Amino acid sequence: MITQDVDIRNRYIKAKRAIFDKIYDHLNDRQREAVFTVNSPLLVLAGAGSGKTTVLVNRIAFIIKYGNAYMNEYVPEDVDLDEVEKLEHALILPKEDLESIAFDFASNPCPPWAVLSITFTNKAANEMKERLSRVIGEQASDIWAGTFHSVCMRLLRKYTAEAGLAPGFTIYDTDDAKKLITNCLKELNIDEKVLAPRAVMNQISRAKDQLQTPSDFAAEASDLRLKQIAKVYELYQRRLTESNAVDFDDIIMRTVQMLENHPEVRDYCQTRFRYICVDEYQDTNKAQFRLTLLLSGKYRNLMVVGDDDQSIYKFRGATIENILGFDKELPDAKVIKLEQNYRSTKCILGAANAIIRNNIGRRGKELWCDNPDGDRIVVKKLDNQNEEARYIINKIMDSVIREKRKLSDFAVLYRVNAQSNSLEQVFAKSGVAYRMLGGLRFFERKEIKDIIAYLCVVSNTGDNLRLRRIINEPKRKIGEATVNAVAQIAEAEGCSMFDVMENADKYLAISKSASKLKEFTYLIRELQRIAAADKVSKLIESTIELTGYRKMILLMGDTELERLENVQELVSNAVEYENSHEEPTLSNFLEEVALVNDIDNYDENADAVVLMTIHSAKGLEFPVVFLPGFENGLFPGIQSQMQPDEMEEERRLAYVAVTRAREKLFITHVRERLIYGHTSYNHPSKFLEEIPEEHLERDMPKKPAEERKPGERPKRNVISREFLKQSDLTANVGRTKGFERFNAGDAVEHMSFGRGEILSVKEMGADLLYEIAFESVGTKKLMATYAKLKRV
DNA sequence: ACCAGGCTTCTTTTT
DNA sequence: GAAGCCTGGT
Repeated sequence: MITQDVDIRNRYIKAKRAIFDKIYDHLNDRQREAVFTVNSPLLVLAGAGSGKTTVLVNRIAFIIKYGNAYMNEYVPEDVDLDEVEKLEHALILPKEDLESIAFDFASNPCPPWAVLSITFTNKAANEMKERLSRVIGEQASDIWAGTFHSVCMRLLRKYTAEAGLAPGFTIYDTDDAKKLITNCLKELNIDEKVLAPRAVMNQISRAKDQLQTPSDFAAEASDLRLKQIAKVYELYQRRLTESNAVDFDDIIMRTVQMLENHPEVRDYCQTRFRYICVDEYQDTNKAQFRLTLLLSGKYRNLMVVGDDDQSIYKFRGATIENILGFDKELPDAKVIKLEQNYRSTKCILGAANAIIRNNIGRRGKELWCDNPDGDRIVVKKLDNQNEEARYIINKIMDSVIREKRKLSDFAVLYRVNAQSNSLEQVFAKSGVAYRMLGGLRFFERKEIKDIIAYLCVVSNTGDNLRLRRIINEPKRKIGEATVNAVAQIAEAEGCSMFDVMENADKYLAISKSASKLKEFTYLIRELQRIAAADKVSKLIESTIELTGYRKMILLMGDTELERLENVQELVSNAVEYENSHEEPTLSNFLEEVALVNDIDNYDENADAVVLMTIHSAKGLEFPVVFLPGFENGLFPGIQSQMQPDEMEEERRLAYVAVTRAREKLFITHVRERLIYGHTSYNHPSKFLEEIPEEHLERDMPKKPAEERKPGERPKRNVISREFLKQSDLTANVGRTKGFERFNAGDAVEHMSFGRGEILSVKEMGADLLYEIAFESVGTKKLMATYAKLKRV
């Protein structure tokens, strides 16, 4: 049988596809097309809120279940009219039945371990795994899902020698890297005022993003400044290697180099990964693009998802070229645009579109939606940042009471962390439960970094930088001069500083401090014995004790006790790590510490308003969003105003900010703002002018005439008056119903802080300020209007 | 070697 | 405004 009836063939294929279309009818046409396109490079341009994670999850599940079942035109030879008609009639069956029929179409389905899914945060990776396991069950755990860095670390740990590293190598974070660069500058006798360490670090980091080695960089260095940076880069890289350490950029760059230089490793990886998906593609850099090309080199099943309009990490080396030029590099790539937004109201989307339209360097995309028009965006001008914060809290409480919203429905997104201070203070006073992300991060606290540094030296005595950090912390009377002498000897002998210290009495230059230096090495050796015999958590406790760190903190006085708590928290972290990992080792723990950050494990379920920068809000959504500080000079920032491409990045950031909101958006700006120690008088953001007036509602104070006599100054306590006036609050907590007045000594209960005792009461305008000692959270000052206290 | 007080510096920062 | 870094004195 050579010629099958063409009609039957076509009907068979059509029926098959109709069945898949129905199974995936919860997706729109474009989304479905992306799910079914599995055998070629694929670029998905996914606008904000267009369901890109849904597409990623469904596509991976589809690949594992059905392989290339949709696109292929295979028709079994024995198909006859009867069978085709059966398929055509099957369409009326429920989805579950269709799915079992669909398994017969499966064509070369992919085992889960051959799928690699790369995201930008650990949080996104976990979310991805969770959603996948809901669709395909426990198979999901075999999928490689992680960040660029975690995936590369897995490869580097496996092919350590090929990557030119020694086992147990450590990761330097940005802070470590900056310190090392400072050391290098000193060593090269370059004045820090001429070349700022920070700038050098950025430049080196950008070079690594572009896969430039120190010699590449030197070859291209045209002026004196670049030539000097090239020298620093070279020395910096040498120091890293000597310490058997990598920085964040090295993790990617070294993986790329390893894959390029070792065909056998490359072949293994290329054969292993049949399907590769990359999320947030607009924020990848050249090295990462190169990496994905290398890994997908054999099957070329590379799918990238991104939105050029949401690229906001250019300053970190992300290049929009990756997304703009993807189909140039891979000419057979299919490009699919997802332009239907499922997240926001028409009004919010209209504003977002209006803003982003002003950018020139875009791929061109216009989001639309079927959602309701929604409320207009509320724009409010306040007098200063404290009033701005109070206004936000008022609006939140108002909405909680009137619309029965949860506190976790609200997000306050700001441009710079410096704005967070005043916001936090007002929130803390108000008693409204809030959570702030991205302030001082746990692993960036000094005491935590110190203990980690001890662990790093225990794990890798070659780690000179960490050794320098802790050699005299707590004080051991080992001064800078001695440390530098040790470093010089180590350099001359070609060994580590630790090695020199162990044989300190052999070197004349440091003989005076020999006993102190050796004592330190005994301490590390002792900790190594503990590390070999016991769990990580036990090692940390021993470290705190034996190094004298605990004693040191206790001697610093009561104000520093928090440090001890933090250090204890690190022990808890380690216990948690031991419980959740099958093979808990010290070096794996250290890797996790270096690669995981606070935002990854913040508790989403807590009912609290969330405060964070717009950058960290990327990928998140909230029913109600507040955008304080929409002012020229702050957003867009003062330094972007002159440079068009910086301005475009700011505009993309504004676009990201606006599109985080599902239902309601509040934009505020103030007359005078105290920031960085200076008061500035900013005009409303130019981005605000770009939003058509039809989408906006100016929130003007509606003042009945009798409220304020001419010439009378407005009362200081603007919040509670405005608050009481504009909301139905009076019925709930307002004075008319006489919310109970408490006195010092009363025992009370607060909705989020629990039980406490009133310490003092102070009149504040129309309101009362209570100072309350809570049993669990300590003493706080709360305004009576917000505190919602109950007598107990 | 250590400490205290004065100086600068300050975008954003998934890793 | 606050943190971190350098400098100079002990």
